[in-house]
Amino acid sequence: MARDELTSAETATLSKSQQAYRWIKGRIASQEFSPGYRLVLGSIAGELDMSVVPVREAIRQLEAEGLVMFERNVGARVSMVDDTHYRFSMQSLSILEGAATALAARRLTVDDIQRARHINGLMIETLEHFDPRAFTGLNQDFHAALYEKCANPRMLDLVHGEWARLGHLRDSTFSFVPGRAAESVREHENILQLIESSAPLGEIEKAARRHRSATLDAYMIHEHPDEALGLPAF
Amino acid sequence: MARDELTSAETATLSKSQQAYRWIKGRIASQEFSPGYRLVLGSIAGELDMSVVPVREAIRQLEAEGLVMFERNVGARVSMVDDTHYRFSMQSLSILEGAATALAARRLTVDDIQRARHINGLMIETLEHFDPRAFTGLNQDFHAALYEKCANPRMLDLVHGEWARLGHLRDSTFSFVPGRAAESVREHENILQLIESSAPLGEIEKAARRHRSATLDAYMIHEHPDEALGLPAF
DNA sequence: TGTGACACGATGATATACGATTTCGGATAC
DNA sequence: GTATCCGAAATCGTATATCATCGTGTCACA
Repeated sequence: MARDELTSAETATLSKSQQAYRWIKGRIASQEFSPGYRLVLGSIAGELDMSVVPVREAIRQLEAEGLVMFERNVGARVSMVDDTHYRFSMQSLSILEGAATALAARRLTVDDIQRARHINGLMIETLEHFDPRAFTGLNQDFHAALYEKCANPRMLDLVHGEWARLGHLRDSTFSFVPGRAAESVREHENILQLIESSAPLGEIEKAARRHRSATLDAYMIHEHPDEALGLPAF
Repeated sequence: MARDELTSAETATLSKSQQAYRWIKGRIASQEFSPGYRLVLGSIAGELDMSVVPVREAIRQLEAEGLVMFERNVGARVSMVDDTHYRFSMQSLSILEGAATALAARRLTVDDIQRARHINGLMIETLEHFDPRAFTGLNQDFHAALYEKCANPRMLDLVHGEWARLGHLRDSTFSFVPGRAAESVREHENILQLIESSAPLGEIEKAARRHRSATLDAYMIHEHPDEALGLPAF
């Protein structure tokens, strides 16, 4: 999907700010810069062989996305993405994605449905020799296929933003709760059938939302059984 | 709510980037910088008596919020906020705010409800000598009172962000469709009663969402009767 | 021995300067 | 008369330098 590596060809056309942006983002994604890590302008600038100015700008961009926290006259550090943030983002995503899916439902062609079902088929196959990372990737593809035609581009932006927010953490969702995967693909098929049968948009939205919050619930029960009911359900 | 003016006292403690940020934002809000306006770094820097660097940073911040568009080696211009954007943002807000209100409902105290009802009372009073601007301000206060205790801070951020996005345009909503105001305050009371009676969260969410999308619908019918059904309802 | 203040080092914030890119206008050729 | 090409001006992108601020260690004093 997202290429975080730089080829020399791209380097020529990309502004240094963006080079720095991708470089830092890559480091964060690969856990090289773990949460709480202190991002020092000078060091990064030296590492990338550029001035501090582009680095600074890159960091402010990352700040806007919520990946790093910034404190005046102190500097930036990688955001603490503790479970709390993960939960809140997942719940937000359930709401956004549910709505986006409903807003896209009536615009999906039979081809779109078929493609989504194909992806879900791939997911079922991987259930044998389970690879959490690949499964999560396919999962995203599946849902993207459903909401990408959302009639409201702003909603789409919000969904994408929330996915990006979860980016450096989402790889692991299904590795925590392997049992959830099988249930997940069944719910996918259910959502597809709702869309095909032109079910009320409210139903589609509810199904899509519950599908994601069920993943969150499974995660919570698995990881934090004592506070699994911290977030109200709908 | 949001103070866009700078007092000299604040000027001392605010970083220049943030001064520039507020200044530009204020100009955009007050329509002094109308959509399409070319934001020239040097000119703004000269105007504010600072270097271009803080101005640049401010503009990038505004870009992240979607208020300005940026093109490499060309510069920034104020985003075109045509009706389309307004509609999409309003619909997104209806979804976000509806969910946030539901997520806050169980946490509201009787005091909170009373305060909200008080605000709604003020709105009813202003119906006599109708002032669209004041009414819209109270409207925001009312809803903020309901969703501000949202259990999910991320949702709150998203709601605030969407409000900000509508900022420079929202003043006019109710001036377009004065008739909508009376209906609006009735719906407010309805929402309050749902919360008081501990209605199912789904009901509360639906009511809050429909309340806002009804405002959007009224606006659409009034302004663009020919394409009023462009956005699917829920 | 503990606590406070002061000073020094590290880092971010801003200013100035220069180089790169784009845009726009005019001149020339067809 | 129109299209194209070239050049100058404007503006952005980046580097270097200086100033302001914060964190921390140390020293003096209670």
